[in-house]
Amino acid sequence: MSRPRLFLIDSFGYIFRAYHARARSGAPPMRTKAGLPTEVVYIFGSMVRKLTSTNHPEYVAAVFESAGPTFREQEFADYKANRPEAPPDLIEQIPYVRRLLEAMRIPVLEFEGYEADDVIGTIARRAEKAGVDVVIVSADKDMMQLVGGGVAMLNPTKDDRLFDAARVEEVMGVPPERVPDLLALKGDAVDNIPGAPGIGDKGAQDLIRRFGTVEQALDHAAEVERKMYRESLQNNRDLVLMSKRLATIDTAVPVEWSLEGAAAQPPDSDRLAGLYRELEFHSLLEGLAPAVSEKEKPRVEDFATLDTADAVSAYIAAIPADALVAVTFAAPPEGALVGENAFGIAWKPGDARAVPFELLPALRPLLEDPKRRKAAHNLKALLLLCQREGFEARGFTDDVMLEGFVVDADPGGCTLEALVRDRLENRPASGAAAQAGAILDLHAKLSGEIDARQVREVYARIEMPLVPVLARMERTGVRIAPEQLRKLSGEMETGIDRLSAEIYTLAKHPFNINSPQQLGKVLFEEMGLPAPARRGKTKSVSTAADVLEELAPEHEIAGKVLEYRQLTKLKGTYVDTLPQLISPETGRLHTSLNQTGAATGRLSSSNPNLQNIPIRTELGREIRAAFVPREGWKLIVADYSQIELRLLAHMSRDPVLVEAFRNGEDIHTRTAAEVFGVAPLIVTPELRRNAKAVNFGIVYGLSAFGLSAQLGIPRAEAELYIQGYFERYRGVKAFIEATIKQVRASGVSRTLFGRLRPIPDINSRNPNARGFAERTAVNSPLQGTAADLIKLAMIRIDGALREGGYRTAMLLQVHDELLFEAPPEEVDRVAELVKREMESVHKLEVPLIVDVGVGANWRDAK
DNA sequence: GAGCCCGCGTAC
DNA sequence: GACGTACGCGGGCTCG
Repeated sequence: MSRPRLFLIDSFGYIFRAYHARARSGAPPMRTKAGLPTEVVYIFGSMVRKLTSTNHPEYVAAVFESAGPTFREQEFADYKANRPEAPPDLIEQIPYVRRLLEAMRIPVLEFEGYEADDVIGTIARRAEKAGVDVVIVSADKDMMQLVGGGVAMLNPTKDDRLFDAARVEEVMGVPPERVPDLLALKGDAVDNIPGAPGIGDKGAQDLIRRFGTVEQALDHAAEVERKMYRESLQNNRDLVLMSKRLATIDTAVPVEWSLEGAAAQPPDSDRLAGLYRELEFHSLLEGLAPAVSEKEKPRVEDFATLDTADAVSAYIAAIPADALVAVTFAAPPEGALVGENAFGIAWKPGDARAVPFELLPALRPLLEDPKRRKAAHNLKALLLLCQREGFEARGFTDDVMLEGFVVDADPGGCTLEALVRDRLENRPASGAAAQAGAILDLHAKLSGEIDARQVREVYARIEMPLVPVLARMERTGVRIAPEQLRKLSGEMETGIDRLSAEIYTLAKHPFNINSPQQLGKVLFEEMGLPAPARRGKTKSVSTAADVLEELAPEHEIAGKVLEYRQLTKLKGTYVDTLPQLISPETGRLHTSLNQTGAATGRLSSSNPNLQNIPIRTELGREIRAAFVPREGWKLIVADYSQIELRLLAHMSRDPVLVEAFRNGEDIHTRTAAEVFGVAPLIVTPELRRNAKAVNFGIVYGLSAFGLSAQLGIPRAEAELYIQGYFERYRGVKAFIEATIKQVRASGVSRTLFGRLRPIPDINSRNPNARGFAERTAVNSPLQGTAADLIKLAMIRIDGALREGGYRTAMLLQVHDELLFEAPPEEVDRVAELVKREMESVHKLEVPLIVDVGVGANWRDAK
């Protein structure tokens, strides 16, 4: 028989979190008509209600913090000194939280002079002894020290998995009983536990795992290799010991408490209803039995839940065959717990239904039917969900997220929330059914906007057909060789340790090299090196790479910091991170390819970002070499050569540029020859490099300042280069001027396929803003057309591969490059197919050239 | 603890 | 401020 369970709720933790969640969200605070703030009561109440209704504990209590001084404050005057008074609109709500708990018949535990942590710790231990299993409901990691035996922890706002000792160790890196030791070293900013300066998360974990306790670590400090850690331990003995006392939860405070008082009871419905009415929680009022009058819930039948498979089937059967059906899969509304996910469907205004996730099989006939027109918001996510559930969704003709994106190219403006806010007067759309209704209404509006703004081609020919292609790429993922990266990681660690030691010696003391602030102080104040004029937004002195490069001849520390930066950057961002992101299901890395991530129409990649895998340095290429095909297969890389400059040639019709590309010349050499007035054969690498920077600059919206910074040359010299360029490339100059003029008149830029990007600042009186807008106006059509072209090519290649029954998979897109994985017998045919499709994707004034490479890894394929 | 900004550094 | 487009890291600050 399982033991009865006591749930102990760390109430203030959740009260503060609820307050901040709302305060930070920027949403208007939830208030009654009379102005009483209520969101904390609502969110906390929802959490507790869900907690008790899903877990049905035999015992439950809500622990509150007491007001008076506690032993920690006597021990350490600064303890929690960094917590100012709670804001008034939070304090105002606390009595209502108490009344809510009373109405729910959940006892409140509060003892003068004792903190909630210690009360929870004490009661947990007593209850455990009395034969009760304890679940501490808290988001505070300090509490993890209490886990073990009959005590577990749960944070229902995150997930509904219990923390047992094993999961604590997984999350914290040490077993529960070592959590105070861990905190004593790494410190805790919230509770102002000082910790050991210079020792962070990782260091604390390593030291505790090695020595067991802080006391042991202090006694054996001399054995610690890392100088920073060793000295910190040796110099801060008392501080660390006090930190441990502060971090240790007292499990034996003298409070009076009895288990019987916490026995779970049904709520007092009358009092609850009264309170809900007072706080104007109408939706919660509906959930109370007996049901309230119809008048108080005017639209409830419009957004009902279909809660049986038969009801779902019947509802679908009644939808006219030619109707457009909005479908959504909605996460729970804010403040609710996980596990409430549901589908929403809607086909006529004001009428929508929620379908619990478990009833997906009943929805499947609708989702799979290619003849039933459907719309979604973020279709790719829905396709992936259906794929995971084992079927392919068909018949989705519209995605309001993409509709929103092609209408104003604003990455932040096409979330469902933003679309509803901007186009549906911010009408509530929090539940699944309401979301489906919103999608339907949004589509009606956005479809008109698409025609009015003449972006139908981009939407229908490019963005919509790309969705299933991206879904397949994401699901396929890419293979990496984690053991190669782990080996690399070890070597880099050694290098980092060596470099930090050398840097500390040169600086004469340890400091955090990763902190530009501390580094600036060491270099420019303590060591007296010449400080750069450049300052950032915080007015601190820049320690950026170009500054350090200039400093390198001056002092060897600069070079070492640069090397340290390279190692820590690559290690932290790629070498150590990527292996952790390998999916346990597929053994591969699955990025998200975001279609609305970049205002120009480029894709973006996240979680992880696979569009910025290193290539420029030797070490970076080692990382690229860890991207490999499946066993026995090959990687194929196909990249457009100079696509943006070719587009510049096409759009400007500049005769020199067009001729160079038609003749297949090296474009940077030709530019050098033109600008510096020499024959191409005598262009030096140096001149070619400068010309390359000019060419890049043209595409980015050149300025003398930018070019001088890029090349490290005086502004006047950069000015001469630019002048020289525009004298030889008159067509480019005219194109730039005409483009800016046109954007000034229309307020938008356009790509070759009509993709639009509003550039409102083009007529700004602020010269900075206007300059920025002008550069954007020149760059966007080039970058955006390149994005259009490669997207079209992806759609065609995907179609050709599927039609031809190939096993080859498209894996990644990196702006001008596509990566494929092919079985050996397909490699040659696919390489040819891909090159042909990419080069012929659209006819231009100059040829499009694609370089194709094949290899056993991403580095060698390029 | 979590969110945000910043400085910085990868990519194209 | 300072040539375009992204994403993500660690530091540092912020909230209560």
